[in-house]
Amino acid sequence: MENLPHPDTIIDALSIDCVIFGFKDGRLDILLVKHGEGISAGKWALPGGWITYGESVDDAAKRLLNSLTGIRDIYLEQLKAFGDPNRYPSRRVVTVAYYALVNEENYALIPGFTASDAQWFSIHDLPPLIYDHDQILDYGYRQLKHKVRHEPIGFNLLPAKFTLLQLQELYEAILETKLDKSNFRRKLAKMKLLIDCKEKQKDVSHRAAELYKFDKRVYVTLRKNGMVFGL
Amino acid sequence: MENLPHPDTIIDALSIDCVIFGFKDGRLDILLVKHGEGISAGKWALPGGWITYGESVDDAAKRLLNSLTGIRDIYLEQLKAFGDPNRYPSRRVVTVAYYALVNEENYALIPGFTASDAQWFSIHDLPPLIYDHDQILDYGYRQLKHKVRHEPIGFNLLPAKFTLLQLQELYEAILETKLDKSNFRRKLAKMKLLIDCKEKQKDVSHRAAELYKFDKRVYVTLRKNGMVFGL
DNA sequence: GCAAAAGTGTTGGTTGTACACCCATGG
DNA sequence: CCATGGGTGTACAACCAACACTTTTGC
Repeated sequence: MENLPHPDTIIDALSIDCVIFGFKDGRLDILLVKHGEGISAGKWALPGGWITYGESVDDAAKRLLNSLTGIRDIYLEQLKAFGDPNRYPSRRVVTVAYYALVNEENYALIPGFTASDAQWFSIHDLPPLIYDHDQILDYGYRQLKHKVRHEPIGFNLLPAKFTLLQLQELYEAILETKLDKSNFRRKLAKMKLLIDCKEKQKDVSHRAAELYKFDKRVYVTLRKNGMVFGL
Repeated sequence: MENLPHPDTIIDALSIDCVIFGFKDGRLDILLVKHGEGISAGKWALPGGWITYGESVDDAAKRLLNSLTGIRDIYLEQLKAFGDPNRYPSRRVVTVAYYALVNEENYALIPGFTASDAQWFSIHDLPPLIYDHDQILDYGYRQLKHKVRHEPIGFNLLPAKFTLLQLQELYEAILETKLDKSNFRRKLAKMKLLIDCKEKQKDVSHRAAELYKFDKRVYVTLRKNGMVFGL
């Protein structure tokens, strides 16, 4: 047997970066952290960091996101590895990017570990980012737009009970387009993805909308088998 | 400036593996190499190897595929990074997997570098593979099935001029299903992807079929914007 | 003429799209 | 009574799946 590195030691050529999308008040947001130390102290970046020898890459992504921002127990999906030899300034580092969708209201942001701050930013109004993080973010956003048309989303972005307009606004925010109300509803009705809660909105200054929730079984099936959400 | 590793030195925690799909006589194949040295000598594996400090991960994939099998100048797409801490036996190695589709007839396989052999295998009749290569291959095959329904394929898998039946058989081989001839043709006609070569098949013991080629512009557009190929 | 593949049509049901319309509620 | 969003209906075009049919060629 070789002399293995200690499980807590980091792999120096590999890192993680997370593109976390949030949704609130019809706006699509991105979660960024401000580096509190290291070569990028004071600058905004995607939450990320180093992988240790003892953990899987997927686990490292969850650990880092949690320790930097407080967000936990979410479904992180791998995006892509970015492997340009000059992407990191001082040495060779390949980064594995992840992405996820979360409902901002479900998490209090708690900056920690090497992050001095953690904030949501509108995707249309971002500060300058370190290294190639703008490219990673861009790639993630394109991926999200694509994903939205082939898999159901919203489970993690919306409150447990939501109105059809909220769901429509989510799609409109992601796809940067307007959708037809009636056709949007028909499409959803057809895939039987939603369950009517038999409960209405409260405290709104217009007719109260019916509340819906996702049918978890249908959701999982559609996610696995794929679907087509025309425009 | 730090003391950087020599550009030709390998990154020891990172590797590449390639899932190369080939098509011939209506059969979907996978390209494998037999390791000629190292801890897996004599065993079959996906073509892959180590990344150096001086090259991008994408470039490493191309270089390794070429030096192991002779295949060059193909479009390799990143599949995913596999990062389980125990996937590699003797130490911690994360691998970045790539995949590509090629026409077997366009390449003579030339085993080289650390490979003592390189062969096409039917995807339904594979030898045992090292490490987690069967999982990587599986993931790649699922990805291919998905891709086929949302992007045009065939450019690299078929001869420059081909018949509609050949194209249909390619789809049938990948999707493991039978398709309706007339409906298949109508679908293709609608997307204006094919150009009629005004030229017929020769030396066949049945009515000669018209030959077609891809319209490169439409092909690229469809690949970029996506499409839907219903069943 | 038969086998094998090429290639064309037909038909009915399903979707998608655009748009118009009525309903409920708070201010 | 009107602004705001909730919610429904219709009508035309496009599309899809299944299946039957005709054509061409070599043996």
